[in-house]
Amino acid sequence: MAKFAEIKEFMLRQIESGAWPEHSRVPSENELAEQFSVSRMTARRALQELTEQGILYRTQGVGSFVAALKSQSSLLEIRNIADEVQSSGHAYRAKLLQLTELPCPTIVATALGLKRNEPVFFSLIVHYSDALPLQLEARYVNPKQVPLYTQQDFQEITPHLYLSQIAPLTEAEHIVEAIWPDDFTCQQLLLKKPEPCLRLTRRTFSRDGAVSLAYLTSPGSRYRLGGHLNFALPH
Amino acid sequence: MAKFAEIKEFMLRQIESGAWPEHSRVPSENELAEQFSVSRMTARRALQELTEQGILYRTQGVGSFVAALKSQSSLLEIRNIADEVQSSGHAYRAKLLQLTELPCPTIVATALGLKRNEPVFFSLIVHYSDALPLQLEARYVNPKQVPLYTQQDFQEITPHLYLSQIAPLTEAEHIVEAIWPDDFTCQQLLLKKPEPCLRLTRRTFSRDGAVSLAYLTSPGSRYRLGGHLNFALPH
DNA sequence: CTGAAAAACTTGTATATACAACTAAGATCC
DNA sequence: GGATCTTAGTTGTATATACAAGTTTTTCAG
Repeated sequence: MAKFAEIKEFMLRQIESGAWPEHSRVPSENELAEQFSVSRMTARRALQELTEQGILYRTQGVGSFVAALKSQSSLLEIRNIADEVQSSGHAYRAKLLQLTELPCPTIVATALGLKRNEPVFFSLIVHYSDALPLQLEARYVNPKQVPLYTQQDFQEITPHLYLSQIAPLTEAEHIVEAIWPDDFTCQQLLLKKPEPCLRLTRRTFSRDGAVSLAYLTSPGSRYRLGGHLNFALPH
Repeated sequence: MAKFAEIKEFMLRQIESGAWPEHSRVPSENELAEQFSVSRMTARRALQELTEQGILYRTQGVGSFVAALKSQSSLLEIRNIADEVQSSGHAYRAKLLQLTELPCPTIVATALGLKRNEPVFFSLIVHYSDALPLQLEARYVNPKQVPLYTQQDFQEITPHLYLSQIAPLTEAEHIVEAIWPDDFTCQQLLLKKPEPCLRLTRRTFSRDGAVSLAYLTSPGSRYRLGGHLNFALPH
C-alpha cells in the first residue's frame, strides 16, 4: 500500500475507534510527516483526501479537524439493499420471480445502446426485510457486457453486487419519481390498498458503456431513500 | 488566481466550447507544464482535480481524456429552483403565502436544536414555472443564525439562495419520500385530483449548527429529482 | 495594564527531481 | 508471419525545498 494510503488508514482507525472525537484536532502536516517518516507533501496528501471525502475539515492557519461523524454516510454510495437491511438488524431475503432473455423493448434499447428486439437479459426480484417486502426490482442487463448474468443465483447474491464485480461502476444515473403502483406491483409488495410508491430508475455504466437499467419500486411508507450530502467548507 | 486554477479554467473552456470533444485526448502533464510554463506537479494538479470532478478520466500509461458530458451535472449540487426553471426556458415566479414567527413545534425543535415553543421563523412559498405551480416550499429557519430572515423579499430571492449567503452551507441532509398530498397542498399546486407527490425534506447546516428545515413538495408528474452520480474509475 | 509588533505555527501554492508502474508502438529475432 | 524484447511516453508516488497567506500566541514597548 502507498504511504499516503497508510496514513489515511491510520487516521480513519483513530476516528472510527473514537480516539479522535468529532471536531477534535488531528496532527498537523508536519507532525504526521515526522511520525510516519515521510515528507510533508505526502502527509498533506492524506489530509487532503480525507478532507475531500468529508471526513476532515481544514482551516488555513489553524489546523485540521474531525468532521461530524454523521457526514460519513453519503448518498454517493450506491447502497446494497441486503447490507442495508441486515445493518438495521433484520433478516434479508430475496425472491426471484423471473430470470430470462427477452427481445429488447424500445425504451430499454435506447437506454442500453442496443437495437430494438435484440436479446436482453431481464430479472425480477422482490427484496424482503424479514417477511415484509421492501422493494420490487426489475432489471435489464446488457448481454454484451455481462454474458453470464442469467446463470447466477440471485437468492445468494444481489444483482447489483454481482454486476459491480463483473463490470465495475464508472457512472450511475438516477431518477426519483413518485408513482402509483400497478396491480402486479401491489400484489408483490403485499399492498392491500394502493399507496404512493417511490420509484428509483437507475442506469449504470462501466468503461465500455451502459450495463444495466433497473426500476426499483418501494412503498413510500416502508422505505426511505436517505443519506447525507457533504460540502467542503468554503475557503 | 492560482496557476493550477488557470489551467483548469482553460481546459474547461476547451471542453465546454466543444474544441475538445467527449473521449478525446487532452494534453499530457508534461505538455501542459510546457504550454503554461509551470512544473509538471502543477499541471498534474489541474488534471487531477478535473478528474475528481468527473470531467476527465485518466489511465496510467495511456493518457487523460474528456469524460461524457452528461456526467457534468451532479446530485451533489443543491440546485436553485429559480435557476433550474429559467435554464429550461420558462419564466420563474414565486408566490409568498406566509412569512412569520411561530412557536416551535416539537419536530422542528428537535431538528434545529431549539426548545419547544421557542420562536422560530416560518415561510411558505409556491414556486412556479410560467403559470404552473412546481413546488410548495414550507421552511423553518433558526432565528439565532438568521435573525433578519423575516425581513427579506422572497419574491425576489429564493430562501435557499438568501440562506446560502448568510450562513454558508457546510452540510445538508436529505430524505426523499412519496406522499399523498393534503387538501391544502393540492389547492396550492392546482391539483384537481390528488396524485402521488415527491416530498424532499432537507435540513441544512452551517458551521454553528442547523440552520433550516424545509419540506419541498412537488407533484410526481411535474417534477423530477434527477442528476448523475459520478464514480472515480478504480485504480 | 494595554496595544502593537514580532514570532511561531498552520495550511496553501509552486518547483525540480527521481523513480515506479503501466501501455502502446516499434524493432528485432527466429 | 509471429512472438518477444526494447523503447518511448504516460500517469502514479515520493521527496526536499521555498515562499505565501492566514491564525494564534508571545513578546515587548509605552
